[in-house]
Amino acid sequence: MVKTRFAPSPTGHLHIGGLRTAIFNYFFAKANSGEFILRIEDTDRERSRKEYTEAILEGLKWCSINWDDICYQSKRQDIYEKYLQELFNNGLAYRCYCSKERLEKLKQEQIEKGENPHYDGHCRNLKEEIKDKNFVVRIKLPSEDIDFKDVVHGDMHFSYKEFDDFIIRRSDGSFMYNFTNVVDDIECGITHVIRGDDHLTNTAKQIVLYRLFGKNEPVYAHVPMILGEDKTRLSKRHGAQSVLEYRDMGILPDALVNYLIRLGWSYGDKEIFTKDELLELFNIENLNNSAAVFNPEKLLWVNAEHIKLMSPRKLLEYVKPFMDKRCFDYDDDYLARAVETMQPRAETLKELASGMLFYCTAPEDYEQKGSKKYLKESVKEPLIFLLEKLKETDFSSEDELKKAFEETMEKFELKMVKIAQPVRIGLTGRSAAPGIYEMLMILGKDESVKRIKKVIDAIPYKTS
RNA sequence: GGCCCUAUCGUCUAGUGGUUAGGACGUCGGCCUCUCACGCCGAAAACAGGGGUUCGACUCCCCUUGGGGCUACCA
Repeated sequence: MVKTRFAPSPTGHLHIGGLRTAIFNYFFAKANSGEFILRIEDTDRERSRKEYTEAILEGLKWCSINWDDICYQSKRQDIYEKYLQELFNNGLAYRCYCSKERLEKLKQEQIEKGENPHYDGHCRNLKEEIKDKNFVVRIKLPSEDIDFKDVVHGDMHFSYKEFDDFIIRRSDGSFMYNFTNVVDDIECGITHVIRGDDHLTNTAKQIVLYRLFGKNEPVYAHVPMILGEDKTRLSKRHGAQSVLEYRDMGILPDALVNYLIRLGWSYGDKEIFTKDELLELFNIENLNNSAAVFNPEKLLWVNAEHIKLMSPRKLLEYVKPFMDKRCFDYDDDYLARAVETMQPRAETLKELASGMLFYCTAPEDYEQKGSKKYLKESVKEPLIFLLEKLKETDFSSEDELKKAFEETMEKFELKMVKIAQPVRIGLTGRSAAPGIYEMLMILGKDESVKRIKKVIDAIPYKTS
């Protein structure tokens, strides 16, 4: 069975790069009826924070990236000790008592000589344990080159000379990333490791560990990284990084997932994917192999597409956090109808929420530009006529509203725009809004009449 | 510096030796129209450079250049 994992370290918020890795792992597992595990890599006691773990879980939950199981490395110390013991028993690891000062000096000397910094194996063959002296544990790096196959990059080759007897356990007793990562993947039976290609070098080191343990490594897929607009690594200065920031911006989780998965992966010409489609279609064969630039504009477009795709009722739930409190005086049926008229007109939930506010509260003032252009004395009489006509209808169908408009147009020989725009301004305060009939239908007769009356009063009489 | 990855329109990408190099975002036109959107139609826009291999290279190989990553008692 396919088993994947997402292994973030809680040293910061969940950012979009991390989320993308989680997405790849999640959809690959699920598309293959496998399991997806979440593993919090909190072995760095200095930098790991509980609040970050919570933020990561919150971000994943928001995107519906559901894990089948979760574990924390900080609670698995005994397992690591067990595996370490195995290494000791087989003479594959050793205690190193070298001071940081000696190591630093060694490094400097090597650099001066033009060599690449390497641990010199000073403690490698020490026979005796030294009591009461701090030590780290290093592995005995085998003198064998490391070859492996990566799903996206093909055959990989590293010379063992590139590495040294790297540390797997710190002097404070905690274990290091490459070690815990491998032990946990072995313990959990991870079959596929999908992660950023910034880990390519780590993978070589980790494969050394697999060999030391006599285990076969999983299938690797190193996905290209996401870059900022200037093609440098994504960071604070590229704007929003945290997944939760996108939520607060009014991005739909399905849209973020859709956008992110298409960055580095494609499925023919298809751009918009629902979660169900991804659950079925995602594969690692179509993974791309070069870094991609994050493009906020396309994200917005994808978001708009998902807004249009969603049922008004479901969308309403996502819009609610952005809605003005005055809207909560209305029931969901009413609000869902209002949302529906805004669906083709919003790129974000925030925009949608502000665009539908007029359904819940009458405009306090009228947009200046539109008023000047459309609220002219010449339409005052036609509007009064229209109002009377509207009063005679019961607002039960768009057709009868249309009839009232048509009669007005005919009688005064006016184009639709001449009367629709003043009405629109009266209804919403703006000159850009949903269709006139749908707005009237939703607002209802009483409210519509009230607002139209008010806008008629706002039109000045000619000073004749 | 060393090692590794990488290179098609501004951006995301399709392409696996023979294509008018396709799609999408964005941009610019137009249509639709009660406004704004949506939608529809159309345009401009790319194979980093140089060598090979081959009858033939965007596709394969090498070099250069550019970009990214790793090189911690971080993950």
